[in-house]
Amino acid sequence: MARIIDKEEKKCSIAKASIDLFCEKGIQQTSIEEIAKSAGVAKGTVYLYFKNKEEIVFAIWDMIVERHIKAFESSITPSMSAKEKIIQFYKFSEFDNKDESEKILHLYQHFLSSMLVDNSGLFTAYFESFFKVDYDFISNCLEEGKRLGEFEIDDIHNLANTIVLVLKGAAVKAKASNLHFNEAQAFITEQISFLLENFTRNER
Amino acid sequence: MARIIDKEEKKCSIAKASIDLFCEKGIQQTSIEEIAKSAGVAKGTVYLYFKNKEEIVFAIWDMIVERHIKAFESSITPSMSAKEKIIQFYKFSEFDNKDESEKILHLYQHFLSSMLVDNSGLFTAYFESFFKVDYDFISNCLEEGKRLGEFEIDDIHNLANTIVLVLKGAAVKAKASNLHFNEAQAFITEQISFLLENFTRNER
Amino acid sequence: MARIIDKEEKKCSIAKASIDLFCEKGIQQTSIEEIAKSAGVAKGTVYLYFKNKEEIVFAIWDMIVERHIKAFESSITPSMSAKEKIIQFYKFSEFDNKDESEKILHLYQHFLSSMLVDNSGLFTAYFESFFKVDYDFISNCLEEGKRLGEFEIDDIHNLANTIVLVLKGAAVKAKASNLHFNEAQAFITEQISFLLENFTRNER
Amino acid sequence: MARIIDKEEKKCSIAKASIDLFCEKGIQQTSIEEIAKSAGVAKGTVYLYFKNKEEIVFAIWDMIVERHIKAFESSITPSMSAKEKIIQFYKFSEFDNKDESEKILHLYQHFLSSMLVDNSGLFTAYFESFFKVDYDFISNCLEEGKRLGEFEIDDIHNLANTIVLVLKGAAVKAKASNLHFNEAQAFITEQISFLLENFTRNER
DNA sequence: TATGAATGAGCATTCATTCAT
DNA sequence: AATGAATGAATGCTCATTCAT
Repeated sequence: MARIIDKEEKKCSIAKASIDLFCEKGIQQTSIEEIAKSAGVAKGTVYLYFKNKEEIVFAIWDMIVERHIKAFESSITPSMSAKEKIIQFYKFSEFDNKDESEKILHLYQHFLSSMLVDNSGLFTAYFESFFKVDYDFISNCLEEGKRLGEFEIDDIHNLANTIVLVLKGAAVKAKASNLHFNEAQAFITEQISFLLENFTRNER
Repeated sequence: MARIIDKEEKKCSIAKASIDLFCEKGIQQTSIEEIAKSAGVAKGTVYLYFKNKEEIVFAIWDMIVERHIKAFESSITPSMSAKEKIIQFYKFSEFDNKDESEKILHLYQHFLSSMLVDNSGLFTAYFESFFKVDYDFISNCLEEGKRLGEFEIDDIHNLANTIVLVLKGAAVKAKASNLHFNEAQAFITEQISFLLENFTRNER
Repeated sequence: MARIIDKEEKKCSIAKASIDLFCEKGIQQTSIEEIAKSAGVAKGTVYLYFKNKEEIVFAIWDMIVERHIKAFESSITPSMSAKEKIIQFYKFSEFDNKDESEKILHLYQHFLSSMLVDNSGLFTAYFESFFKVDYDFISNCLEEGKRLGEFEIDDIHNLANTIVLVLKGAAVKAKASNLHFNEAQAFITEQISFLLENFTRNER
Repeated sequence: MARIIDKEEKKCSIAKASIDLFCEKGIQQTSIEEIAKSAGVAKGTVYLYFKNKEEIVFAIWDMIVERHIKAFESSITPSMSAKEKIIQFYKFSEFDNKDESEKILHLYQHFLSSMLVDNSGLFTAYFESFFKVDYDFISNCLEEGKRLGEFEIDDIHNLANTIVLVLKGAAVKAKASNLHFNEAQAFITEQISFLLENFTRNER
């Protein structure tokens, strides 16, 4: 039992050692040798814990998502409106410094890039599930907002889709327009606000 | 007297020969040697017409965009509404067969992927200008639609941005969800319709 | 007849266009294309006048040597001693500016380098004849100096050889120690003076 | 536990495998692939032991120099005069067969050639230190000879320089005149004898 | 004579992965 | 479990030379 925990810990430590490298140099450009060196293990050891480079990426992303969810959950209060919750979700409050958030944005772009040329289906499958998490979260929020009278909206499905697409598009735009994380984040907030405005009940 | 050839034609023929390869294997994964073989020329000849691999990609994309614009322009009529024009723009009527449209979707995804990990700035710069063309087209349409009373809208800027982002996001989703071109296209049409609906004057 | 002169002139103009390129980038690193461009002719035209790159180098070197001989001959006077003549020979008075002399030193080093790895025998043969010119000049000077009582020397052959070797060695040293032309030139003068001193009659 | 190998030995074996190739084809003209094949390892393995091609050349030369020094030291006796020592130094007694000495002469010429067109400064730096070793050895010998009354000489510096230059010049002449190793060696001996003669005390 | 389009061999270096120890 | 030595495939680009016009 203890063994298993050790194994999981080591796996995690290798994954963590890769994050900075992936962010700075890109996934493609980071070699297993560098990862091993950075994690303080031998090259062969990396392969004891991960079948290949992709698996490391997924492990990292799992860690990032988990952290994001936790940070989000501890940042919301019952009194927040659905709109506020959605916007809070994309505030990425888990990043406490500019450098780190910048890095994760780059990592996300690299991740996206790998997915777009993925032939193995690994990235694609991973990404779709990830897509779905976003969609589910947003449509649940909208549903709740509708139930509680915040929104007046028929087509929750389409609106949730639009928001999800806007988010993906924003990551692309951030790269194309060389936006910093906080600029990209502000852009997303603006877009979501704009989108939700039309469906928000004017109750004054 | 030099050999008589049409340089532009030859350049075009090499570019065309690359398309299939890029679509099937990706830009990064396609070697110049393969391109040369596919175009029926020697490796060195490719470099007589293109300074490097990136230039081939841009030349291809220029060709595709030019064709798209022409097809669009000849497919619209003065009586079409702004909304109809926008939707028509993303119908990609220039593709007369399924295989070809599928190919171009893949190419676009590869292009996007290259841009997302671009360090040289070449892809990024190219893509941003491309981004702007879309934005300008949409905001012009919206402007015209507003002027002619089709739309009731204050914030054209934000709406145009949303539509552009949705389009980029749709290319990402198409890959993640393994959509065929026509599915992706239908998805885009649905999204745009949904978005414009809220701003369309109910004139009955 | 006129044709032949034209041909010789054109050949010369191509050779001249190469000098700067060879000096700046090295013989190996200069492409025929660059030479052609610099000479204002087409690539193929270069091959009408020179069988290959080596021939251009030889043509250049012939020009340089010819110029050197002329400059030397017009710089000596009947009253000069043999020692003065030898030193004058290696003053390279034909170079009126620092840049040019620096360039020729580099060219000489490149020439030497090509000779040292020459398999064809072209460079070697050329260089040996060049070696002989130096040897003959020096031994003639020494002979004359001996005849006129300037030198007291039995073994002219060995001394001439030593001087020639010192000159070749100086070109090597100039590269290894990163000497500028005037430093190398001063070094040569010092060495020759030192060598001849022992054989100079003390006639006061 | 890792495979047990003697890294130094393997490095040496790869270096040794390169010697013949460098001698026959030149340094520039020998590819890493050929070196690997000749050493019986894979191309990538070469890079486990050497950062680049230059390092192989330097490793080879270090081996040759070390061997030369050892052979020299075990070939001198306390009773030898300074002149005899210098001449012994350039006898290259470590070569027990003609082929090998011939090979090293070629290698030296190739090395010289690479240095003469070196842009990186690697060869130049290496060569200059090598130059200095020669100079120091000779000037020490002359110093000692002077102290012990063998030589009557004021300007040790210039004489040592001359001898060093003559040696470099001899390598150049050997190529230009297509001399075999033993001819070149005899030439050097003759030149050194001639040079030292003038400074040797006539103690009759 | 002159052109310049076409050729295609040639090459250093990186790196994911394997496997003997 | 861990190591790290070994592998060898893979690739963009240059350039001397040829030759059809």
